[in-house]
Amino acid sequence: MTQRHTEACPIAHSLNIIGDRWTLLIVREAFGGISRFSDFHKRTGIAKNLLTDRLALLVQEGVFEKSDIGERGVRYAYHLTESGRALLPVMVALHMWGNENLFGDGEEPVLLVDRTTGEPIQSMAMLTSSGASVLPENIRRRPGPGAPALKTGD
Amino acid sequence: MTQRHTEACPIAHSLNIIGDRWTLLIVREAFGGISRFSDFHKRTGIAKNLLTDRLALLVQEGVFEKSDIGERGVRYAYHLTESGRALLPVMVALHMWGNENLFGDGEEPVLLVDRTTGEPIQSMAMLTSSGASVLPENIRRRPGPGAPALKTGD
DNA sequence: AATAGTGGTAGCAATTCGAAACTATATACT
DNA sequence: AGTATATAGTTTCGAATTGCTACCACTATT
Repeated sequence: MTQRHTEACPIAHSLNIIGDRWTLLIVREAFGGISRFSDFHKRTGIAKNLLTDRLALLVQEGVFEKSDIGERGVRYAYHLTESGRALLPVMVALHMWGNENLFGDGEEPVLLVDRTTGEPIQSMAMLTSSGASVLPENIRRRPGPGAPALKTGD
Repeated sequence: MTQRHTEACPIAHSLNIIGDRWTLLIVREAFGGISRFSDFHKRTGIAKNLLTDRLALLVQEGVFEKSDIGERGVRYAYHLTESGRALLPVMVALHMWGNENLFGDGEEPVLLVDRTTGEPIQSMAMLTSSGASVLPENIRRRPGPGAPALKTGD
């Protein structure tokens, strides 16, 4: 895995980790309870050498943790870390986008529902710390505390 | 662009379109108001042949629309469609994940804020049609109306 | 001892990427 | 008219990545 994007942008950095054709499918399976190498392999169809590479990167980046479960020979389990579980909104957003924009109403192969009520998830909202919901058109990017200093000729 | 994932899963299908190292950077720029080929090229650093391919796919998939702006020679503008703008939650989720999990508190290079109040976006919530917020642990995947029929030996 | 399952490596062909050079069209400048 | 500049690509080609298939080491089962 060669690092690609070096800009100071969280999206670019995120893409260095999950920006490929397979990684989010692995994560999807992990959210579904899959934790074993061979199960990821079977359920996603990813080649084993790629799965090896991807899992190693994801472990290195703290998305998964690999544990040796001392069962019958060499056996490991890959579980999402806190950081990995924090990818849930990304997965949900992607899922909903796919349903709405690639399949369309009545054609969704998989729905997301509230386990407790059975109601389908319908939208995502962006909230400030005060709990206020922010409209898409009011979202703005702003330099953060870790923004690279502007070249000033210091 | 060869189609890769064929499973009946909205995430897999989404990844066929935006699951690569560059596409979401192009989309990011588009949200920032960029619409020209050369500007996407300059701002993201993507190779021109790849940019050509990606934009063509994105136009084909209805994420962008290409319009001929009759200005000084060959000039086109690529604008997000409704479907493209619907990627905003994906972008926001990815942005926030990167900030929290790859940079950390106080190191964020770019923050998302509410333009009207200046307050930072802090979280995303998943809502049902009734407006109820669903906790991450209560989200469940369920076969939808477009789910492929189970093999029944019909 | 032979067979099967897990978690990988190794080798290799095919595909894709990345950088640079080149093309085509139109405008602006001298 | 000739030259320079800008946009929006296309082409070329070497390098890197991907996708198979085969193989390996370890353990348990038959």
